[in-house]
Amino acid sequence: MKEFLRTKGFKMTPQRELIFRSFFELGEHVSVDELYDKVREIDKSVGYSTVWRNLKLICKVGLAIEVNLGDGITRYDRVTKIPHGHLYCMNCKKLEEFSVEQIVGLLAETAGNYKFAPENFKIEIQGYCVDCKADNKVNIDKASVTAENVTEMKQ
Amino acid sequence: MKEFLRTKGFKMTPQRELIFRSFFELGEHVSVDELYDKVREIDKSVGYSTVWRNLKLICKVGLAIEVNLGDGITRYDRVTKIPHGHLYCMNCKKLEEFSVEQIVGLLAETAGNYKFAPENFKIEIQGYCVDCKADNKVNIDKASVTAENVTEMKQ
DNA sequence: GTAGGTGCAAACCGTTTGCACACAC
DNA sequence: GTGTGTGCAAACGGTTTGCACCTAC
Repeated sequence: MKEFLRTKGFKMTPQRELIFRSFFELGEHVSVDELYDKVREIDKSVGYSTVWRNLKLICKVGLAIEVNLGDGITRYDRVTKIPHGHLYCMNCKKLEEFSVEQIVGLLAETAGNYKFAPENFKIEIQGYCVDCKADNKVNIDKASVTAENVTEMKQ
Repeated sequence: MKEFLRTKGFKMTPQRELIFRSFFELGEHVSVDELYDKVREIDKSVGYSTVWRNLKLICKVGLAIEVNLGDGITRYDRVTKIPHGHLYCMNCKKLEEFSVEQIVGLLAETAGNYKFAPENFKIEIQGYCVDCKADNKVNIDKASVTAENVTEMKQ
């Protein structure tokens, strides 16, 4: 690990090691605050910006990517061989994963058609999970909007 | 349009009409600032928060959805019959669209398997476009990371 | 010794809100 | 008249940065 960072031109420090280790111990979709809390459990002296900067570094060296669910909190996903999509419940904020092998294949093909060099794929389904839907907790006051409505409205 | 809003319990005002109209005149991926500027071209008296609140309203009534490319700026896409994905160049920030009919079919199926009620699908490919790739403008200092590296690093 | 790393506090910036006034209905 | 909408300015919260000190190499 130390070697790995060295080859990228970064030094290893106790804080950095602790932060990296904590990050990989936490599951998926880690937020800065979660990581900060976990790090502070072990070493209260580590600063918030250090955690932040190292989380960015983890992304920079390609070990994680940012995940943005639109709720204002940036999460970080470990990069693994297996890409996955997210099911995001807009009510309870729960996050489930699903595999996207087939889809990624299609997307890679699409990117190729555009001569685009893909670095990563984001596949998210926003909606409501079984529980929230069943509990009728959801306040869906959406319009039944169609393309016709929109066109009509543009007049 | 006025009718449409009335049925949702909202009033029509000159500002609101101007904002809605401007939004639909602008293309895709409209940011608050872009919309604000466009609105102010016509009426300097409209406030920023009014634009903001109405943009939220447009989403609330189902005429647009938020698009988050991870660059800190929230954009808004008109809802149309045809869903589309985004090719986002991490270098020049250019955004291209591609059709995703086939993929959405797969995603809807997936959601069904999870008994999940999808509201919208986000499909994004981040990477580098032809131009940026060709110009070699891109400063890619990413690691060649594999799942093995990650595992190894967790020790 | 030197360049990069850390911790703190303050700045930043997109987003949200409280409030007083205005206006659609 | 009433309740929603507006405009302003200030608050908020996640993110970033300047700076002085520290430490890996």
